[in-house]
Amino acid sequence: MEQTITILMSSPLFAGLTKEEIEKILTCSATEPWQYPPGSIVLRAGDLLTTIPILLTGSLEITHGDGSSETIHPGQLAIPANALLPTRLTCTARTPDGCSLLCIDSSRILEPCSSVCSCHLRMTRNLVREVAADSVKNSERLRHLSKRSTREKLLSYLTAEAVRQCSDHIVIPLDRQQLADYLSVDRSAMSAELSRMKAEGLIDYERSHFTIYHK
Amino acid sequence: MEQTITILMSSPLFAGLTKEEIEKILTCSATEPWQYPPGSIVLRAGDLLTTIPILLTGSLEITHGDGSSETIHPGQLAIPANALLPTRLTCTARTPDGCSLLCIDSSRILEPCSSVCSCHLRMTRNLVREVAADSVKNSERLRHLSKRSTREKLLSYLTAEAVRQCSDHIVIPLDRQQLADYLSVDRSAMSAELSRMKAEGLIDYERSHFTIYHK
DNA sequence: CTCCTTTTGTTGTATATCCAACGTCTTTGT
DNA sequence: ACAAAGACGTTGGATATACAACAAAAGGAG
Repeated sequence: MEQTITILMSSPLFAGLTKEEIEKILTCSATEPWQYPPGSIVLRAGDLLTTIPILLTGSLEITHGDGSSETIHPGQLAIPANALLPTRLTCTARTPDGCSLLCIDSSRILEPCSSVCSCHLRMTRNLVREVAADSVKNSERLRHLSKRSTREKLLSYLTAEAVRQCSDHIVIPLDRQQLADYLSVDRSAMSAELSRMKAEGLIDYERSHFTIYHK
Repeated sequence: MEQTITILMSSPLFAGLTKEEIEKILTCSATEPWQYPPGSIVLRAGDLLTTIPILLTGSLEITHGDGSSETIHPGQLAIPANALLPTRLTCTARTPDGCSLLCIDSSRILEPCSSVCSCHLRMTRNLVREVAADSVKNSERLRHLSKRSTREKLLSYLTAEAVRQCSDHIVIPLDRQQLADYLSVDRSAMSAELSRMKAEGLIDYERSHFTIYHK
């Protein structure tokens, strides 16, 4: 229990809450952590979630129908947005090396009245904020990826970053490979495109420092 | 007021609420609708939202930094996810022909205690559900778009649809042009790719009916 | 039925992207 | 200072995609 709380304190879901408050929430609406042996399936596509699963120890591998997968680390929610929705899962979660999972009753999250205490509400706010932030990030990347050409994707990203940083001279937080992955293009092709854009006077750059010359 | 409520009843944000309950919410946490003349800027990039803006009449054009834009219709939230986050807007909203906007104090949405009545909570749940559903849809499309080739995008979409419909024979709700737009590829190129996939025995289809032959 | 519109499939060409391989320049560690 | 590793840029060839233009099929209105 003590250990569980220590892990949860570093989770964004419980940001701003004291140990005592977390403990109160746990006794109020969570079950004991569940242990899963190595290689076991934790969540199955088609399942209907009634709890919010939080990874305490070990790791989780989320696999989607198309074969793509991502790894979840301790403190993270297994499925952020699905936790707030009564929809069926479209992905499967497997733990390669075993894990323990804390499940918080999701009916307690947005339900009214009696069980609502102030620390409970703060967790709810954290969760909602998490999901909303995720949504904003996703829709931004979506706008970049929906561009057809590498050049358009780059300009879309760079101008978004310029808006965020309130300047036409920006410093990007990604190296070339990360940027290429983020925009879903080939690194070398992207590098080449950047050169062309620089040659044409559209932009200038040096490592992670970029300047955008609008039109 | 009466008119406002009629419009709101068709909004997903107020689903499941009676006229009386909506009225209660409005008097409790909304200001009078604001009118905007044709051509005026309603929201500006860099603004910090403190209210949830709902479009009552007219139309809103949301323009992003990259030049892309979308149109909002009456009853819809202007900026779903941003309403739940204290982040600065990265888009601008302009009304081409004028509009009226209802602004609900967002501090009332997730704040604790006194002002929380049961109908209030239902609106909050609706909003959160809206944002979460949006997030799920976005991250699904993102998985498709992050595939490099048209073929992979198609397979990613079709298998996701197969999981959703629990069958390898599926009916898709999009025509070819809509599907191409959704996957951000050229329609004719996509059509050609579909033919090749059919010729290679990967899939079969007839109009909107598809069958997937795994591997 | 015919005409018209819309949707879907096909083809050819110019162009863009991927991919692999290599060279240069930083950075890091010893 | 040196070697090793990593990041970045460049090039060329195979392939895929966009784009435009057209053909075929389906659906609707008269």
